[in-house]
Amino acid sequence: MVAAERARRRPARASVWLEDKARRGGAARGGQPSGLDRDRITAVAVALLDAEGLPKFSMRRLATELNVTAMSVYWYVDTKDDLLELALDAVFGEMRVPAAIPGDEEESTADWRDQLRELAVEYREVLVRHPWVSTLAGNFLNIGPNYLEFSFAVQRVIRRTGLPMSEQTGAISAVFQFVYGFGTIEGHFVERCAAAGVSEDEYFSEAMAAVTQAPRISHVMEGSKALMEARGGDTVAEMFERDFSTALEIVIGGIEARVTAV
Amino acid sequence: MVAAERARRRPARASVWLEDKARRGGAARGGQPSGLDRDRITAVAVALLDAEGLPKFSMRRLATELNVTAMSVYWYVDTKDDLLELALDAVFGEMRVPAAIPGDEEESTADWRDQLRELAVEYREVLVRHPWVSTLAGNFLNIGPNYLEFSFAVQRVIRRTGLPMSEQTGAISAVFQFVYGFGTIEGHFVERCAAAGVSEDEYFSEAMAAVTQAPRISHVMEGSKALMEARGGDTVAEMFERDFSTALEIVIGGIEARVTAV
DNA sequence: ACCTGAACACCGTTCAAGT
DNA sequence: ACCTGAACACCGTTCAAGT
Repeated sequence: MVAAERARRRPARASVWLEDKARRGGAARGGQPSGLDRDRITAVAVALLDAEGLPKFSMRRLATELNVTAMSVYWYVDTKDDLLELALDAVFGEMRVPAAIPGDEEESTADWRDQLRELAVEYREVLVRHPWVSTLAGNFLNIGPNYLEFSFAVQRVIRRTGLPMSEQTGAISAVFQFVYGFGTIEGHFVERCAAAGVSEDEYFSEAMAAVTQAPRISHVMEGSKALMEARGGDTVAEMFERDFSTALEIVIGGIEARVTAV
Repeated sequence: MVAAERARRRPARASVWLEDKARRGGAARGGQPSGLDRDRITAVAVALLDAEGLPKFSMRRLATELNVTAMSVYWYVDTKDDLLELALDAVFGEMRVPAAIPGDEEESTADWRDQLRELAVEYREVLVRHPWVSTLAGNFLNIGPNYLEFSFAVQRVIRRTGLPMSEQTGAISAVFQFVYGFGTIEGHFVERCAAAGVSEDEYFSEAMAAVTQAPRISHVMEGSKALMEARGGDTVAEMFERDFSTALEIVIGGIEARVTAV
């Protein structure tokens, strides 16, 4: 019965990166009448996602941007999801990660703490620059080349913390799931401000006013007033900065404490 | 120009919880011919989201489930997004959180570490039980009554860590953004297994095989083989459990270290 | 007060046909 | 090899109309 159900649906590859035909290579452009290739399609998709957001992104909208009929894109890409996966990995390529140095497990003399901070900042920045990334990263398998490169860089750094191997995957979660969650919130906040056409600080105070006045919410906001104020920072940007860095230092400190305790 | 652009779009409330008409109260059913009310609509929406997932959820699909025409639902709810926000907060209501004890800031004698663990586990379980929650929680404002109750419980616990107030919001991020990210991954994994109709362990080994054989990926997987094996646990469920608890203990340890350092 | 039907402006994707 | 047009089976939402 299960087999029958699986047979009924289409192949359902779990990711573009698994057994994908990859039609055109991608380097040379202009061979085709329309100058289309995977790289250009992906680049325009990224631009469109940045400009208009994931909910408004459609194959038809993309096609008009490419001066092409909606169905031309399907020559290069099997489904919309495949294309989104390509766009996702493309922006992961923006992250600058330290390359592996073969034979040098110590990876120069850099402190693992500093390297972890740098990787966390790179990841956060991608999530904030491209708010649609968090939704996609949460829904796809994330096995594109650029994300894998990042994730192996993370593994190399964690290896040098001194944590026992059995705890290394947990430590990776503690750092990067936090960054993922934080970047998700921050990215969507920035996106909403841009969509509303107001500054972050304006949007924040308007939102606070709305929440405080809402009948079902106001009575319960009293308790967190003191917390909001103590959070520090004059601007929303400073608030984000402060929260991000204290959280990151808490996690790094937690790893250190665990290492020295052993 | 910005003002004009804002005027052109519809009011665009940022959340159902802000100035929503809330048409029918919700308690008494049967007054209406079809027995419809917000609570029933929300409950059926949750059931449908659980059963078929967010991408397949539509107002028309929901309406047929309610034995009603597609447009009837719009009497009770302004937009699909509003309904999704209601469904989101409804399942946040599944979390059991310690109630505030007025006047008792110490909140009995319970250890803040234990209380933090409990809250983290509750949140994680919601994310895994309802994989659609993470997408929605990432995209909405999360100011429904149930989520607020949870988030105030979190604030009360963090207050008792001994951290300076300026660092408390950061600590909250460290714990719950991690849980959010972790629950997102875990929830989607569980969902994919169910959709494919195989056990978690079967799905995992199939996925590992696929990834290891993929031409563009295999060469780079060598490095993480040792890590995967050292991670421990015979089953996927044990792996998740192990990673979650070591990560959580790292963060809790990080908070402790920061408190005693002050 | 509550519900329906028809309609509008969209979707992703298939398929046969063009060059 | 690459691109198009028409078509299918859907969407969310508006609006005028019913009871």
